[in-house]
Amino acid sequence: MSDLQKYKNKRMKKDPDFWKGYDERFETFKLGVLLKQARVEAGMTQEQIARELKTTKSVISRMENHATDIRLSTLEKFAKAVGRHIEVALV
Amino acid sequence: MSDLQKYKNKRMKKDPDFWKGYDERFETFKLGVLLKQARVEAGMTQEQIARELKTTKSVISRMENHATDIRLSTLEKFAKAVGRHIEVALV
DNA sequence: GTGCATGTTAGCATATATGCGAACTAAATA
DNA sequence: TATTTAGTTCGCATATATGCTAACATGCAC
Repeated sequence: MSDLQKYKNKRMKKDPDFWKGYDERFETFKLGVLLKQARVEAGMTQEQIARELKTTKSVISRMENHATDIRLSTLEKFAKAVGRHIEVALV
Repeated sequence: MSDLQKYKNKRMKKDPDFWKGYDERFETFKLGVLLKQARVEAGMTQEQIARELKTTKSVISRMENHATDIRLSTLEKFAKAVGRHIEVALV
């Protein structure tokens, strides 16, 4: 089962109405899942990431869960913290 | 000569000190050039893009030139206006 | 049971992208 | 010359991401 599927199952359980507007919000949540996945693969906690970004763990949690939008600079900082970098393409 | 090189030459002429902090800002300017390139390739003016994004041409100009940062949602809207979509990857 | 680590969420403050109008270049055109 | 079109730049207003603290949840160890 994919990480995204796992996330959906968990979220569905906690908040059954959550996926009503699924399609519109899919992309942003997909990004949050991507971030979490990258962090876990790097073997880091939210607090460790937060330290790198000079912020707090609550901010990281929000990025991975609630965030509806995000700046490129923030994304890039996060990527650096997990030892990666972002690539943006207009396809 | 690449579009980025053309941009550098033009900018250098107008504002010789501009490239002092080149390295730090390179990525953002590269994005601006990318946006302009996508727009021109779509055969659209800044004003046409602006109409699609429900904003004004000055905003588009700033995105292509001055913008130091940008939101993913804004980037996505721009991409849609030129008939494309964005792809973000953590590499 | 009691801590301890990790993660989530809410409320509010702050920083900054975005929205907008107006004045300005520069080039093309008649 | 004057006009038009595309683009730039400037303040300033507004919207929203981000920063931060505190409280709560959860699992895991002891």
